[in-house]
Amino acid sequence: MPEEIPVPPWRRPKKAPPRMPLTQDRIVDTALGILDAEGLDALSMRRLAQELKTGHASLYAHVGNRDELLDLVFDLVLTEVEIPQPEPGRWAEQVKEMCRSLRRVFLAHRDLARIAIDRVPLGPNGILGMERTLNLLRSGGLRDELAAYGGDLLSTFVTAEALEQSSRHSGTEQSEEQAGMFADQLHGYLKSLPPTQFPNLVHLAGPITSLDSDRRFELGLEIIIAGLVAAGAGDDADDREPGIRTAGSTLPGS
Amino acid sequence: MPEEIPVPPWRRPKKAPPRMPLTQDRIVDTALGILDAEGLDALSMRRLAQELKTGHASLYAHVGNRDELLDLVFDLVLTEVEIPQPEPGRWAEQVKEMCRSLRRVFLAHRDLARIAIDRVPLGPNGILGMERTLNLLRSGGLRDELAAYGGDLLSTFVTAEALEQSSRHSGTEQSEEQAGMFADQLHGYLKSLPPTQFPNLVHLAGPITSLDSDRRFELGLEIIIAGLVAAGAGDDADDREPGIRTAGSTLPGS
DNA sequence: ACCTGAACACCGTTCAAGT
DNA sequence: ACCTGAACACCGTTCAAGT
Repeated sequence: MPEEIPVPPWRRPKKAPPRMPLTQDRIVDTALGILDAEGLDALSMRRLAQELKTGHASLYAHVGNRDELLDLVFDLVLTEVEIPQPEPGRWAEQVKEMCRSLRRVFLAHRDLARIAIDRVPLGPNGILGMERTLNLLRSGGLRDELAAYGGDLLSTFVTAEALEQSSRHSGTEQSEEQAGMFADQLHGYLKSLPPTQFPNLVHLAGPITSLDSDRRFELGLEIIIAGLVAAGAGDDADDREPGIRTAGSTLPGS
Repeated sequence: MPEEIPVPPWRRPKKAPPRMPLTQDRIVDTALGILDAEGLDALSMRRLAQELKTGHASLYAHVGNRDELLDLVFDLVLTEVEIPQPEPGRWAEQVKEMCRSLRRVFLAHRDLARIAIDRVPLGPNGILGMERTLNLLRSGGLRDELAAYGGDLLSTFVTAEALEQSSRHSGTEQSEEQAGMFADQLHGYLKSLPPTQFPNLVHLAGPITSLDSDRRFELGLEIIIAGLVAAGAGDDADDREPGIRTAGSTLPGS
């Protein structure tokens, strides 16, 4: 090998240059990839750096720390949530659609619920999601306090339900089968309890163990929405502050 | 020091013998102590062993692994939850009392909500709590499926709310002050958003940030209980299956 | 039977030094 | 300015060896 011969321009690689520069976007994208494929525990700074073919210390030039990285991953994934524009007469159904969309996103990304559960979504996409959620909730006539809290309550519910569902088939693969086996075992255990000491558990062994994730989710959604309506539609109905529901209308000041 | 002189019997320490034998109870008690004083992140097997003046490998003779230890700590603390015996005509109030008691337990033990959030309480005290919860819920006339799921929904709600409250003043001390400062900052931020793009966030900046933890909790409780009543008291009222609500009564078979 | 020391295979974060 | 290697101060779990 006598000398370095320069590579002619048409041979230079267009995509995948020798080393793509490290950016925050590239880090966050790769982190999400590891999360989906291997879960939260596998998403270490070192593993991530290895995937990016760099040293693990280099990451700290772009992300602060691991917790901040998870903030960014969470906010990125929030782009996938669909929040409907309010349509008259479909309030309850649209709230459900929104929650189902959020749930689908959780189930599509392994361990995302674990990331979301103790995080307030204050990134750009989180804020946008909050705005749209409030818009939808208020279109049903919820008074201010209930609209403000209702969004929190609903997203907490969806997150917790997704967390519980994904933690049932923890670690290993085989989602449905494992959940079923666990339910069967639990059913047998509850039925075997002394009925004088645990009459309710013995009696309800069936209902307790037969509720699958979808049914639990829809039931909880029904309950919370009914509760919101019962608590919030009573004292003011539809037309207390006309014209503040859609973007661009005039607002009363602070 | 020429020779070992034996200690006379009346001088031998009655309590705190040279080395109390390592037992599961002692391990779990000590773990709870570390949790309360220093939080979940400080509760490592090594730190725990140090507190017990033993090698960290010794713990594995009594607890399996760290996750199982946390199961045991969680179940231990569940003894502190008070679940009322049903009294006629006080159903909704008693459900609230139960949830408030659970909340107090979470707030009394640092990071307990983080332990509880992804755990099903299947230890002895967890099972007992489930039985009593179902007994109370059914006394209000909830149909089987709703009683079975209602307990889950309520405890998930209490846990998630406690988690959010404790994560607001994360790490460092100063609970109330930090929460207030954070709320003020958030209020300013929301107010500063472009009102044409974020009309609802700007309008609701007040309600969103002024809800303190107690108010949030009571509001959520109200909503869920109202939802349970709306969804479950409709199709069967008080007397469908007489006498199965209290321990000892006859039960229909499986 | 119970406990121990040592080892294995990891972590997140910092920082002086290089290019 | 950006990246790196090396170091610091930790982890949970296993296991052969001791008493």
